Amino acid sequence: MRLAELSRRSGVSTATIKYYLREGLLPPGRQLNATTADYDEEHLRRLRLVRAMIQVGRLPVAKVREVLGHVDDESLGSSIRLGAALWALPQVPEPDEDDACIRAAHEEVAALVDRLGWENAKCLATLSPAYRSLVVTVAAFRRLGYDWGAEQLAPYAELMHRTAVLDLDNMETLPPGAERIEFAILGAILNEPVLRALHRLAQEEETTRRYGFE
Amino acid sequence: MRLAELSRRSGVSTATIKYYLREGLLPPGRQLNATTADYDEEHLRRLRLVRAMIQVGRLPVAKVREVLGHVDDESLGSSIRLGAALWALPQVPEPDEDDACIRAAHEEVAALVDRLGWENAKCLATLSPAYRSLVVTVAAFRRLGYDWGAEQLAPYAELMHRTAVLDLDNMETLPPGAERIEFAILGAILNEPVLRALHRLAQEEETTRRYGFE
DNA sequence: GTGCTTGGATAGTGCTCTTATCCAAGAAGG
DNA sequence: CCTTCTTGGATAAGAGCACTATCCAAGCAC
Repeated sequence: MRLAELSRRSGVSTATIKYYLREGLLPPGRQLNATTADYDEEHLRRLRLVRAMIQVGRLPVAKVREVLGHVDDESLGSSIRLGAALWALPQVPEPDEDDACIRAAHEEVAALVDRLGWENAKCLATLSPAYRSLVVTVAAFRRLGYDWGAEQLAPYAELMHRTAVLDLDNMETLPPGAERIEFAILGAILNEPVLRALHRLAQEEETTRRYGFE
Repeated sequence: MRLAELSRRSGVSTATIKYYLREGLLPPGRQLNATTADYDEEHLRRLRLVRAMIQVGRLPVAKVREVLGHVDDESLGSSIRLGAALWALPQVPEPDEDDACIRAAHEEVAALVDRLGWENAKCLATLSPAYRSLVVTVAAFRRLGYDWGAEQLAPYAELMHRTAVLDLDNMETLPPGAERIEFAILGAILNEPVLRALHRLAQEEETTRRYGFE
């Protein structure tokens, strides 16, 4: 398959594909000679993955490259690869530890993790980007005068834990190996838009159930 | 309070505040004379809300303006205002109805809504941005060879529905009125980062529980 | 051989958020 | 009163991102 066909089958312009090649998001095609390269189904698949991450997952190009780097890193164990890819996802700006709201949010989140018995989260606390995002967001609420405490967060955390269990159960239906790790990462990235959409849809549903269209 | 103090107390530069004023994200201060304006606590609060939407919620400035327009629109009933604000949130690109994956995803989502008995979602189907996002995301999975059907989506939808119930219960603890609608919108925007962070944290927890650090 | 396609390189576009600079009019403090 | 700071308003400048366009010599296909 040549570049033009790859473009036609994926719906991505040749200029953009060239851009992705340049940025290292796609591996170069098999070079037939100085001016011709051949692409296969794997390229098409990878290109669709990249597009999904960018358009649906809203990942910046640099993050996509980073995530794919972990996907392709054969030297690591699969759970490490998954973890590395997840940690490469976009983050919230560094929390400013001098801020009183940040410190208070920190304590609330620590209390939450403690209450839930999330032992792993406890030791990863300051390292995990997810943990940091949570602190920053809780702090943002707090600055506006709404206090999210461990108390209010706990039921949400419980539901999210069950969601995570579903995620991993789903993953285990696939055979272990390269496809599984790719699926896991894809899931981590594209599950979020799914969850967000379901959440909003459920909010709409529940709102009209309670209040109608008044 | 003058501009410099507003800047100091919010941590936002005066240049940026001027920009927000220009863009209509902040109402102008009370003009004391040709060269002095006075800002109050309400401005500070609004500024923090804007920052939270932009930095934590990652909303583009134009969306923030649109959402705030709905928040401030006194002429509408509160549930309409909330709905309008929610529908103004960032969307996924328009689905291309000629695409086979989009059509298949459409059917799966319709089956899901049907199975769950979400009557309201059913009639809002083609209108709701949340519905459209869901279709686009499911289609993206499908293009990569992973089929999400109503079957697999249902347990997630169930959990998200319970999340939405929590959201509305939380909202009802506040007295009705302007603050309530602002909180609801804030919640809709900032809850998502909270959920996302909790979800990732739960994934990390569950992954290490199952597979350790191998 | 004529026209189309290739990879490679480079520059430019359009958008967004933010910062900087300049201005004349006025306030604040000594 | 005089210096310094601040105001709104306007405009421009800049940085980052995802593309897009153009040009190139080399080569394949009809």
